[in-house]
Amino acid sequence: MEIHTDIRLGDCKEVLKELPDHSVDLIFTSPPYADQRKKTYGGIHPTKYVDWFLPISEQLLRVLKPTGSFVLNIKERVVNGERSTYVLELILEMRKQGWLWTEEYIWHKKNCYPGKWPNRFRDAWERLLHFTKNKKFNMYQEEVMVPMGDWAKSRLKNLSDTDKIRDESKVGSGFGKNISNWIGRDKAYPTNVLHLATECTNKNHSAAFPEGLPEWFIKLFTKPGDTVLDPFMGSGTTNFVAQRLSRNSIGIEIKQAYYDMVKSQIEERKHVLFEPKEKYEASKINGRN
Amino acid sequence: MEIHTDIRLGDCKEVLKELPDHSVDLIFTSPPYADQRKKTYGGIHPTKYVDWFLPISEQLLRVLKPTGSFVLNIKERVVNGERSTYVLELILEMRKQGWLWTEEYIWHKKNCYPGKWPNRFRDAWERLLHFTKNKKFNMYQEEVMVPMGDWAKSRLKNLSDTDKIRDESKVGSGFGKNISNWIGRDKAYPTNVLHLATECTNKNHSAAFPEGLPEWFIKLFTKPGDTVLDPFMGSGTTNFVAQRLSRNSIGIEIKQAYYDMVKSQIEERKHVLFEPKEKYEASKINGRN
DNA sequence: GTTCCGCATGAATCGATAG
DNA sequence: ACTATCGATTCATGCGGAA
Repeated sequence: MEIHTDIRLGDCKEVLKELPDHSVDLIFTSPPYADQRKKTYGGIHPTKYVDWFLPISEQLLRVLKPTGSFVLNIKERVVNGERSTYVLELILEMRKQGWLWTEEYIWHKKNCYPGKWPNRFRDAWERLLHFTKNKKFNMYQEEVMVPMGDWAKSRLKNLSDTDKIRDESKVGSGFGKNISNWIGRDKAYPTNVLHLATECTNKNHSAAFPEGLPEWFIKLFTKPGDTVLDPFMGSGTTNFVAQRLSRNSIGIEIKQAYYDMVKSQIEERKHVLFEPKEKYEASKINGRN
Repeated sequence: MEIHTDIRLGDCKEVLKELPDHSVDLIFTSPPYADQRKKTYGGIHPTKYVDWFLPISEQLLRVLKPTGSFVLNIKERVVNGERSTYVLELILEMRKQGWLWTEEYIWHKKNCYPGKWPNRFRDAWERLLHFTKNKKFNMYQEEVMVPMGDWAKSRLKNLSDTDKIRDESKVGSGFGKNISNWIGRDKAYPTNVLHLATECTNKNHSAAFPEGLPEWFIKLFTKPGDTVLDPFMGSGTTNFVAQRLSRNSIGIEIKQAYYDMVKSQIEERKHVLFEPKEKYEASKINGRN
């Protein structure tokens, strides 16, 4: 399968207009968070955040396929000792735009930033807002199943005892649990709480998320050959993972330096992918409990 | 120290008016979720939820001390395949009322409800919204530091390879990769993600949260002799924990049956508290990663 | 006295059927 | 068309009883 990784330079609000309607299966991105200090990367003032984002989400709504998903990694900052409300307002406004707020996944960061404050603890979680265009959309749940808990393991071990008998008796009565569904199963479906560590290796980008994060959603909402879009590419994590998982991808980045860096690395990896793939084994992610 | 547990029967919207201004140090409650428990409370329609709650939160704002905290356990439910937005709207409206949305803690439920659906996974988390009246408020962080129990100490003594490698295989173990960080430390500050199981033992109340939940916040935001309020008492978990931790408490309940049940049990426990307290050792809560 | 195993059940959600 | 009810699905936990 020929996989295309399309990296573009520019403001996504404008670059997105180049993309055709209904051409993307998954949008996974972590936009610049709101910040009072404008020095940092892409800092947008909290009070302007919603107005800044809505024209972009409007384009995203256009390019996404009807069966596609938009996963937005975001967390509101603390301003004057209080959580900002721009994320809440953004959800409400995006619904008016036509988005469905289908679910909110939680990324529980195992190793969050250290620090101590008198009025709060360390922030160990971020939101992964799942928006769709329709109530029905593509979701490949089996791709992200996780090992089952101890209870089921021990139960499956002794499946030959009472469960077997009950299975037979079930034929006539129609009562009892459908044990046959469990036979041979050692995996369970995850929950909407993801549990993985932040990336220690800084990729010269202030907001790099671990590869496990886009990997989980790419597996869940796309199949090989589909197209993934990250309008705030940054260090290109989403695109690298998409490439590794044989998904086409588009990355848009406004900073020349990041654009150049990702552009060159994408070319490198394209060659490596013709070699044995063992080294690219998926990083572990624990999406359960 | 003489501790009073004041259980009142009635609609909290009205009963709260009997309480004096600035008389409560912590409000911890879990109101009926929208349209969730018709049989028990009559159920509030999602579209009416904010209007129903605001008169109550206005009273809560009045009775809370300037240094106090209000912790609201809530989670929006799915309606027509989409998450309801009433919690978001409630936060925005409560801020207009004068509340500060200081923080949002996450309760990560270890054992969430089972089930399988084509468009979502099991919901394994709930919100614990932390509101205050001022930027400065009472917070006793040391009281909820995660201690190194004997179990953990013995475990650290012989760090096996599996412990060093262990990352996510064991559910809720509380020990991740960085187990070496624990060596030489007695305690660690938790994060804003709480990690405990729902109570399986039926307390004749359909929405009982585990004791560890109010316990954590009572320890964090009050000291012995302070006053805790639960305007939606239900089975009285908040009040029982407050009593056990030597905090005064007020519980308001609209249903006669729950009121009677809690009333009698509070009396029973009052006597028992004069006996040795070993049996009341705090249930464990894992507030760190 | 431990450990192990069986069992009920929980702030759920979807889709089909019925009124 | 819109609401109400019901069956099917699914798994971690804690208890009690057994080994």
